[in-house]
Amino acid sequence: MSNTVPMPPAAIRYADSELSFGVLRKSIGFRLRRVQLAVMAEAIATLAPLGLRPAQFSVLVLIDANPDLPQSKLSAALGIRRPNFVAMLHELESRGLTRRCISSGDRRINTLALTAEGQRLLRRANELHEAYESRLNERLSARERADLARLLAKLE
Amino acid sequence: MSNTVPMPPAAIRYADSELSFGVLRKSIGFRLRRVQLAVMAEAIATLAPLGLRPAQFSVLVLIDANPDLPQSKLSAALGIRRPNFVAMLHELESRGLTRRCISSGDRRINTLALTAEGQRLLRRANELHEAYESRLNERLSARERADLARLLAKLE
DNA sequence: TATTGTTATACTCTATAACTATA
DNA sequence: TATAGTTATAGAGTATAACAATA
Repeated sequence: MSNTVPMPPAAIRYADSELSFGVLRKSIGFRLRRVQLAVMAEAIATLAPLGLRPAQFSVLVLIDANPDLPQSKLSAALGIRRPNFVAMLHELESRGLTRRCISSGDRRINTLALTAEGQRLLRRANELHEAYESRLNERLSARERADLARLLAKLE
Repeated sequence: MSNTVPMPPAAIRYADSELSFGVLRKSIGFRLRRVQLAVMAEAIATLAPLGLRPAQFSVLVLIDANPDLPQSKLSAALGIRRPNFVAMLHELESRGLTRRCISSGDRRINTLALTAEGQRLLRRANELHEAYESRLNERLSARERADLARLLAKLE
């Protein structure tokens, strides 16, 4: 009879390994989120020694790659709302990494640039970021890297 | 001479399309984040008609898939800190979707279950989620879907 | 009238310390 | 003493409305 074989206590039945994720197991959205969180945690740890968060790093990269970039173009490109971007820029500026200049053509526009110190910090951050990407890429072959980039582009 | 060909004003030079993402263009971490945000936005919109956010949906799925699951096992499985999970559960419970029962074996443990109404809502949510996943999968072939799942698993 | 940058503000998510009740 | 659930709280991140300066 079944009552001669008692269920083990819940705490033992549900060791982490034997838990079911149901329909989430095959969900692209769910898997994508889990991977992104794991990868992001590595990015945060990678840049932390420089006192940079990933979002700040991306701002420095885009300022460096696009001379005299208007502030609103940058925030739009990174999907940051204008009001939220003001505080971000203020922090970078107060650390002496970036500069805002009123555009000579249109006095409503702030164009952005890196200071010499901002350029130095970005060089160091680029080295850390390169090593971080290499660590991610080590888990994939060259072919897999290209495949992943292509597949991600199809979903975006 | 170069000064006979003046630069166009910044606002025109930096139309969104011609902006450079520098080293971020090939960054797996950066691309993964962008795609995840886009896909997550669709998930939020998909479940919104039921008043469910993706995180709440995942909680309902795991409670349904794991009978008498202890509360802390569930929060750990989803990467939600125990203190933050309390408020989440409280909201689901106040909406009559979930139930907490003190475990008979260990009175410190809350085991979780769906109410009849929680089961009904989950059925509807599963339909919406299925359609959402189908929309994502439409952008990929069967082969590409399998490849993506495999590549994401390698990065996690 | 429209746009850029800004302020103020609020809501969600996430993180930690410390309490309680049980074991 | 250790663990599960809880409370309180603080910090990011993100969202909108409204204002000043400029076009």
